[in-house]
Amino acid sequence: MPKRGYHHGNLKQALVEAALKLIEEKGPAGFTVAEAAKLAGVTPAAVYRHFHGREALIAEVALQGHRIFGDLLEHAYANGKPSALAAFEATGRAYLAFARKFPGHYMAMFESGLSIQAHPELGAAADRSRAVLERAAEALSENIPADRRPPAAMFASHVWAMSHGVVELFARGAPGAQAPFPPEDLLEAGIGIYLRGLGLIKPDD
Amino acid sequence: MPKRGYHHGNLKQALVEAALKLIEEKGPAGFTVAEAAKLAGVTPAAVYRHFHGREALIAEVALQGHRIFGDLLEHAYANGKPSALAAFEATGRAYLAFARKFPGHYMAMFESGLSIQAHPELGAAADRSRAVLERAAEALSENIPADRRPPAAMFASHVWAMSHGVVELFARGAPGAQAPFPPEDLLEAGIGIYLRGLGLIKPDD
DNA sequence: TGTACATCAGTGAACGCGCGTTCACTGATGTAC
DNA sequence: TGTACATCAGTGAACGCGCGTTCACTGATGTAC
Repeated sequence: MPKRGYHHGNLKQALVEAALKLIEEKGPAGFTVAEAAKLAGVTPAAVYRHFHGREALIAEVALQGHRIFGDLLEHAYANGKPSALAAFEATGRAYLAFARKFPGHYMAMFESGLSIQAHPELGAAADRSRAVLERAAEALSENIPADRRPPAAMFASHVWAMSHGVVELFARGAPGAQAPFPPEDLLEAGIGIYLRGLGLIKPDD
Repeated sequence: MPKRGYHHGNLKQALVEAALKLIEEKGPAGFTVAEAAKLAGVTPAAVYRHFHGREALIAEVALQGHRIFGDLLEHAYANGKPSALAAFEATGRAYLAFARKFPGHYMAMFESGLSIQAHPELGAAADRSRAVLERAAEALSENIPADRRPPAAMFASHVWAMSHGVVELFARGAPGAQAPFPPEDLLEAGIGIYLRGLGLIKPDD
């Protein structure tokens, strides 16, 4: 608890964490600079020593989120190897795990409406995550007969889309009331069926 | 253009349409009562003759959206029959078509953070849409051997999730920069592969 | 080790703004006789 | 058909609030000699 009077020590990260907490609680739209500052035990003006403004703070949260997300996917992928199939499935699961474990980051990344143009670092960080997913898809696709092999980027997108959809629709208090199934099971089953459709899982397995 | 002086004529609906336009432009968070009133050519206070407040206006937009959405799904389903497969695929396509054609409604429904508890009519309207999807799934599932038939509600959820994910990630300016594929193609292919995985499309088709 | 000084990271007060909402009001419309 | 009156759907001014941001400032820290 190194709150040594006048100087905070590591205010920048403290503000990021305060923002994170607030975003979790009220969403990216409900988050305010003043509250984040208060939560970090500091005057609102102090925020401007470390960020250009409100949006820059949210962008930093999103950026850290993308980094964590990328790492998580990477580890999942690496641990899933050497089986391409297991590696691919692991990355799918990692998606949901991330959304669950880092809801604030997730919201800042996907629900804050940050413009990618205005924050190029974000785009770069997001590309990295996507690259992991695509690498996993690429490895998998070598098991598909070449003549009926869809582009790896395409089925990476499919898995990403289904994962995202499950998170948004069923893993939160969202619109469809409560989930009809545990989101993890739903996603697992969905990806399983999808992979069977690709001919990567035997029909009787 | 029945703008007859003092009395507006149909202000309620005019406000809904103004809200729609604003939500399309700046998202549900950027929408304000004052601007909607201005756009409808009316004083902010007039809004309160028709709605309890800001949230009630958004809720009305979302409600109308759910109705349109339900109708659209229903028509798609009916037109797709008698083939259960065609009907199911048609409802999937209708999802994306709705998101494209009614972006304001879509955002109000799925991205505004409206609490279902606070607006039970919304829950009911959403249930109706889901019911269509589940009916389509139910019909389809009769073609699957009973012993390996997943619950219809489950694969309705899968299709819903993938559709929603495609919309959020690839059909808007969203996080992953621009789409690697046209969203319609992406979704069509994704659902195709998924249905093959269910054994509903022959592997060589 | 001690002092002078530059730099840094905060404070505190203030700003202008636009928001959602309220209130007493008034002009327009519709109805009863 | 004409008048009196109730109801309705707007106005316009005002409110209190919290926001993001700025500014001149000051206390704390670190460095040079």
